[in-house]
Amino acid sequence: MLHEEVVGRIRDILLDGEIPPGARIPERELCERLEISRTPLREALKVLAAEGLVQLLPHRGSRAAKLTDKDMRDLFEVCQGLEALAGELACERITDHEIAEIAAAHAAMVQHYREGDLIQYYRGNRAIHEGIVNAAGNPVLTGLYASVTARIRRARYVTPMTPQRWALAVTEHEAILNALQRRDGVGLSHILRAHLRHKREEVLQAGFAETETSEPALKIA
Amino acid sequence: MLHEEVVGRIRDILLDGEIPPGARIPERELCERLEISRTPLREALKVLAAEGLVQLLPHRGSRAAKLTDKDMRDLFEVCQGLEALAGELACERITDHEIAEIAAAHAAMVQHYREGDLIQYYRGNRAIHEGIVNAAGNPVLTGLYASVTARIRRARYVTPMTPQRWALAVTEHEAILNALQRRDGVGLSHILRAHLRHKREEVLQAGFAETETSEPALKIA
DNA sequence: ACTCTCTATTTTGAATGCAAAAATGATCCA
DNA sequence: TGGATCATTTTTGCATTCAAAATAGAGAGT
Repeated sequence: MLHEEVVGRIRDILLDGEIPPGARIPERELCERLEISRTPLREALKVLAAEGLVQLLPHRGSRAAKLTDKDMRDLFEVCQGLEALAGELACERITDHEIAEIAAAHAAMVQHYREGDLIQYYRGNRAIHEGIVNAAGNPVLTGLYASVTARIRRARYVTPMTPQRWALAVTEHEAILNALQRRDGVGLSHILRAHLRHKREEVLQAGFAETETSEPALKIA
Repeated sequence: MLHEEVVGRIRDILLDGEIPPGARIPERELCERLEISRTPLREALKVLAAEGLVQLLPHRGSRAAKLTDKDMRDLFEVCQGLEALAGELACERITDHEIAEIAAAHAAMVQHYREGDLIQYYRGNRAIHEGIVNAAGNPVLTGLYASVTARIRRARYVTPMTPQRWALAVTEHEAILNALQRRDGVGLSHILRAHLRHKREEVLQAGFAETETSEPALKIA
């Protein structure tokens, strides 16, 4: 089995929330499940630790990284910065074809919004933002963005999507698309920052689904 | 020996240019030198591959990542974005003490500049930028910045530092410090972008020291 | 009954061993 | 002499094994 595959599969397990944040990662169990030995598993865990998804405790095993409110704030801040950068770069380089694709994703997303399909809406939302990042034509940026968004998604926060918020988000997305079509880098950068700031406010206000560690609470004296 | 230590030591070896970009990483040799077995070494290599410093070729070993001009451009773009973000955040959060430290680093750097000490000048330069990033108080940002700058430094480009360029860089640093003291986030962000753009132009114009792979050239048919 | 300590078990971290793939080079043929 | 093919050696990737550390548990002492 390829090393990369193991990393990918464990990453998925973590992103799916199958192992909740803070919970211990059962080495032996995962080995059996993936039908590999501990060597490649441990290699994968080290890589994921470098990515920030796993926390290694010397001689005490590895845990799914636990994200504090501060961590989430930090991640959103960086995400915001990366998207703003991507927006500026994308305006310089994006092709008409790529714009059309993003426009299509936007249209699909609006449709899902009208139908009230939250899951599909999120998917479309993600497609738009990833489209912009890809259009920046900078693989380094793409990689960092993927890493940061993965960690954010990991938190599996539940945003109470009020109609007002949906409407705001859709409006902002329209503005984003508009700026892209006008190739207005600075304008897009500002919109993206505002957009993400709104999203961050939602998230932090709601708090994110603090999935319990699958362990007994600490005995406090 | 701690796993982290191995990663750090190999990273240093790579950053020192001891293994030139594109060159094969001699597994056996490194094992002997670090007095470890292949297991922790390979773990470290996988981590460094995730960081982008090492390139893994299935069944063909690992090589020190080779950076193309495009890679360098991409890295500089992202570095620029991260610094701009850091500057904005730093203006909101930086303490007088931190400003004083950066001011001290700046003063020291100017002194080295006057003395023509390039090495120390670079060191001071780095201290200033790292100071700003740290002042942003965002560990996620700090981590990504460290990773990106490490890869850039890895390239060991040789910039022909003309007096004009030095003067420009020093002037820009003064402006940076000034904006920080005024807590002018937007202004600082712009200065940092311009500053890095200048630096990037130098680098790309000069080309970077394309250290030869320590291998015979490919036999071309 | 509670806690402390000492031992046994489990788990982690690293070394070694083994099979498969690639690189090397030696031989054979045109 | 040049090139191709096959055997040998080396290297890679993973499994297994082993020592050390941590955890859990039993027993003794207060």
